Amino acid sequence: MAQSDTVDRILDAAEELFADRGFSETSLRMITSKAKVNLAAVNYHFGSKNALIHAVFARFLTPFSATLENAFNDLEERCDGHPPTLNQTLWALTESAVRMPQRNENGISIFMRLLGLAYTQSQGHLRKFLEQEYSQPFSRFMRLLKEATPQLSAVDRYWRIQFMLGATAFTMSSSDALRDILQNKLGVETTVQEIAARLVPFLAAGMQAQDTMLMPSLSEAPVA
Amino acid sequence: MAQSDTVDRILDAAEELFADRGFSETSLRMITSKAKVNLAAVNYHFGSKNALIHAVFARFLTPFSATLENAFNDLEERCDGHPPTLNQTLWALTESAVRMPQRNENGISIFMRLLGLAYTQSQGHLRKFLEQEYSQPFSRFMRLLKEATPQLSAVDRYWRIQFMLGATAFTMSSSDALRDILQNKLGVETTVQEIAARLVPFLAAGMQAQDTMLMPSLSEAPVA
DNA sequence: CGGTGCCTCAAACGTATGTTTCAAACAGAC
DNA sequence: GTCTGTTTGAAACATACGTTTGAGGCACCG
Repeated sequence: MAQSDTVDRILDAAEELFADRGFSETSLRMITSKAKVNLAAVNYHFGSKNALIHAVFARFLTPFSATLENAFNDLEERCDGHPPTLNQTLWALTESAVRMPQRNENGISIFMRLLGLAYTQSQGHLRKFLEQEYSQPFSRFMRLLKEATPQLSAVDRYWRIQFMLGATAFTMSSSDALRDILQNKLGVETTVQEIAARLVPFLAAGMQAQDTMLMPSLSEAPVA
Repeated sequence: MAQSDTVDRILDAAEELFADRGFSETSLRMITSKAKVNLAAVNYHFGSKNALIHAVFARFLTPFSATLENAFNDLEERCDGHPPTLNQTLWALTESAVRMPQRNENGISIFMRLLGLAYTQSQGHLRKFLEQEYSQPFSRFMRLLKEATPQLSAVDRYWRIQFMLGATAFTMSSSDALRDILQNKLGVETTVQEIAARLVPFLAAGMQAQDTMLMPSLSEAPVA
């Protein structure tokens, strides 16, 4: 076989199992037996379980962040001078994710699940790894968001970005299960692309909502 | 001391540790040593670690779902006949959560984190438990959402509800960390109530976004 | 053919986990 | 005080985990 088929088989199996069950809940023995590989191979090729987790992310994120940089370059070039709109920025990100070359038909959805888990599970080492390896495209995205929403205060913008991240990471992190439910309840098939097409308008509308609207005062309502 | 102080001390410690670190990452030994209680007490009083997790949720969710039912009753009564608006429905939920009697100052935020984790971590037993114990208020909330957004197709509404859940669960599930970051970066203090006050308009706007807007065709754009 | 580097394998190591055990301490009733 | 049922305590149990070990295989080069 190719020069290290084992490495890829481990990465494939790990990616899928991590996405299904989380990091702590996935043991090396599950991974190696799914990959049909010896247990010791993980520590031989990657050094540790944490390093394997990093490798799973790097395999996707490194080409993705390159694609994303290009998309942002194109976008800013097309807009020469004035800042891209919120919709343009969100679509640049979405398209970059959706059109990444994929190893299999569920590539994006699996990876979205992993990104959601990375944010949610406490895994300190992972957050540190992602921050120091991929801070550049992330900061650039944040800058574009800021320029696209000059009407928001810094605090409002901060929280709305968190809400966007949440809606995205959460939806994608359980999108297989959600798709199944949808298919059972409504008999509709849904692709990741279609979910993204529904998500982006939702995010854009939320991001641009009028300032804190009619909010019933918490203090004067009767206690239950 | 009271008739089983041990039980409450275990629940308090477990609640906090689970929220901080997740379920699998929190061992019974951490819980019992934080609660200053013997290790065997957990299995004596609760039967198993999973049952302890259920008890942590039940302690909050049972009174909360009663409060929520009352809030929905009040709301529908006030609206006699016509369905409550989206904003009213979201606020009824938010207020019920925010004004629940709390054991300590971080009560809600801790519990929101737990709910987020419940959805995110795979923990099949937990999802099953929550579904069969608290399906009634959940279904009612879904019905209210449906009546408040008659303009949406069933599929659109389904996905937008997922986006709302995601933004909420995700934000709340890391809200302490986010609050810390915000304080460091912008020097602003934020309470759960204030986060909710920012979240609801975001959700309402996203929920009522105009139908799928200008979406650059995925097929004609240049490949990166 | 002999040797050198890379890789695989089965087995074991040490540690941490959830759970069980059983004796001791305790509280309340008679 | 003595008995009874409930709760606590220290210790052990079995199991699963991540990691390490060292012998063996296999390909390549001289």
